[in-house]
Amino acid sequence: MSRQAPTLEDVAREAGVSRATVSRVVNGVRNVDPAIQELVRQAIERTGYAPNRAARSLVTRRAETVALVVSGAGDTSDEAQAAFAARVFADPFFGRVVAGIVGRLRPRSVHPVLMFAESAAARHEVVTYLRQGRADGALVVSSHADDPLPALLAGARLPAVLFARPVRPVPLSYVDLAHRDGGRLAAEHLLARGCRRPATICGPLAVAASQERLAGFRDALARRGLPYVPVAEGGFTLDSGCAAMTDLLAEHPDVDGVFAANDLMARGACQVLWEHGRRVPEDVAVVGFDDSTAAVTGRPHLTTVRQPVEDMAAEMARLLDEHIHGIRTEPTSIVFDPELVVRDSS
Amino acid sequence: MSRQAPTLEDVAREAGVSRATVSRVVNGVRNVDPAIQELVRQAIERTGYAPNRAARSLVTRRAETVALVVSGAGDTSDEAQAAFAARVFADPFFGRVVAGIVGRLRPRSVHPVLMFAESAAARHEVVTYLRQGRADGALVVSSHADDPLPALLAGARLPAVLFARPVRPVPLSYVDLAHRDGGRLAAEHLLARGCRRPATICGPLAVAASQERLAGFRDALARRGLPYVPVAEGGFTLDSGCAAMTDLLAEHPDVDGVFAANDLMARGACQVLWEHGRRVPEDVAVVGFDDSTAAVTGRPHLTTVRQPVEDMAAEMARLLDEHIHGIRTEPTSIVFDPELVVRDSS
DNA sequence: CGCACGCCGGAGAGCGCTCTATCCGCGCAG
DNA sequence: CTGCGCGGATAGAGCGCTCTCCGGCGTGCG
Repeated sequence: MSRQAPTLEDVAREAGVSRATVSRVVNGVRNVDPAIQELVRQAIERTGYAPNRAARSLVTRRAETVALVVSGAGDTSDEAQAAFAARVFADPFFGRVVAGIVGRLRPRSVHPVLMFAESAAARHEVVTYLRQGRADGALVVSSHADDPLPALLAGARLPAVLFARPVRPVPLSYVDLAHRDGGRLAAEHLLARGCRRPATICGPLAVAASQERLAGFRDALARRGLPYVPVAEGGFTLDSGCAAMTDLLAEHPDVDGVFAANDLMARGACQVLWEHGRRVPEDVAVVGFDDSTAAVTGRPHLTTVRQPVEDMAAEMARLLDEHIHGIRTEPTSIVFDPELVVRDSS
Repeated sequence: MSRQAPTLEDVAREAGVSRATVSRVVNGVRNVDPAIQELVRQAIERTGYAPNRAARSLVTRRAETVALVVSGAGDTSDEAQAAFAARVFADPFFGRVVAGIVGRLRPRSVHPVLMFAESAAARHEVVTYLRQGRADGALVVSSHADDPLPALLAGARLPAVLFARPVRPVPLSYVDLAHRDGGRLAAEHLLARGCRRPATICGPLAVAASQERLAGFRDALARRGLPYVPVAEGGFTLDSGCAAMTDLLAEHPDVDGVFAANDLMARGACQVLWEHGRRVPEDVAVVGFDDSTAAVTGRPHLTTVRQPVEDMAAEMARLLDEHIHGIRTEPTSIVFDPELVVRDSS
């Protein structure tokens, strides 16, 4: 920029008042004579004043920014990190998280700083970033169960909220879904539709959510006299869903219902089923999970167990806000209920 | 946090030197006696010092942060904004942009602030954000041709780099792809494979890139004696690709080659083709565009015109860096060349 | 009529850092 | 022995803002 940006001082001089008064009207604090308010407002307009945030942050000790951290486990190389970023966004799930967070943050004019933490160095950088006061807290979405970041954050007493309960207990708030109930919902729906030989494509068993969904599905089936359920493990991707369905079909050609642990895999299953001449839902009913965009992209539209990701993400933002402002001091957990959405695939 | 964070002063006292000396070793500047350097380093270690960024920014007049802005045109309502965010991330394209940017930014320890700007208010907020010094510049990805943000940014003389050339000239640097060459590549490949009745599913004609790809495709065909090419317009989504292919097939059942303006639509085309009993690539050859994850997710793997999005995004970051630091003052354009990637769909 | 109190604006002290100007001590030339 | 240059550390002046005091004035009540 060519000329210096105008400061409070400049505006004050222009309006013929003191710096403090201008600051007061800018921040809408205390009673300032309406006439003077107007005077100041005009001076701001004329000078084109924009308050310097660094200066404000310095005294308020607040960045008015939060970090949105996508973290993994292990210690990925630098090259693999770009791939990690691409992979994360390939899943429609993450877009919904962002949408939910942004939806809550934007009315407050705060914008998230995007950080990826899948190496020890990157995790350390997240902690440093927060300790430097560049962000007031962190919203953490882990892609792996044994992510070390939450413990790091808690250890440094930095405000943070997690998506999903961490495997080892950490004194941090989190939001989660009653995954087990979701699995149950899918099972009951399949049963109600008359399925007698249901199978399931579960998610990676290293992920707690996958285990829970599977357990809920099995439990409900067992309670209704179906002790054995064919299971194929997928990786939450379309291709893994295809592969799992192919295996399932090879071993159990008479399957008449499939519960996939996410919509992407359900899509894969539909494709494979179709290629093998099975009609969905007439011959085989398919139920997905998440109710992501994948559920209504392509045919048939999927019956699925809805996970209110946007609401959950918004709730994370709300919780973090409370922690940052000291309104809430104790870690809290908020568990959302899944909901069955019936469409064309079952 | 319970106790105050340690400051430079604290470290200086601990090390028995002055504040300035500590600052020098922290910033690795000028000659400091190695013995004292070590002393200071230990003091930093002991106190657990992390420099306050607000204070530093205040004097350096630099945030060491850039804004990553996804902008649209028009004036979307607040509710629609969350949907906008979700939609943006639904396209694998954007994940690659983020990956490319993060890949370049992270080695410098800078992390992007994510902003969406699809309403006048949101656009204004982006400008304010930068004017407040919260970010040093903006990386802008527009989803619409007539996005007003670039002009706003240029008008405020804020450093910014665009993805794709803006329709109306704006004195800002940008990176782009030779879309026309991409269309030509697809045409020549289809011709070389022996296609005699090629058709195309173009992108939204409101987007300059769509027009260019289409023009390149047509030109190449015309030059080889094929003046007429059936065209169906899609919206860069899977479903729109399905619809377009359905139309194309209805009017031109003898089509033997399809060029879709992105991979998602190519996928949709493959699906529809398959459902109509046409084999890909035996009966109909399909060529996509982008070489996104969609190209290798699902069968068949798509032949596609590669757009090096990650490299382009990294280049944006590099250009912005140069503008911010005054190394580069004049707007520059960098145009990348597309590349044909032959896989199974043709 | 005097006093206390409430309301509103101003003065000024920092917030934690960088960076310039300065100072100190030492070695060496005059 | 003095003066000078220079490497190396320090002192201190801000950067632009917030916020606590404080003072002045108007008002209501005793």
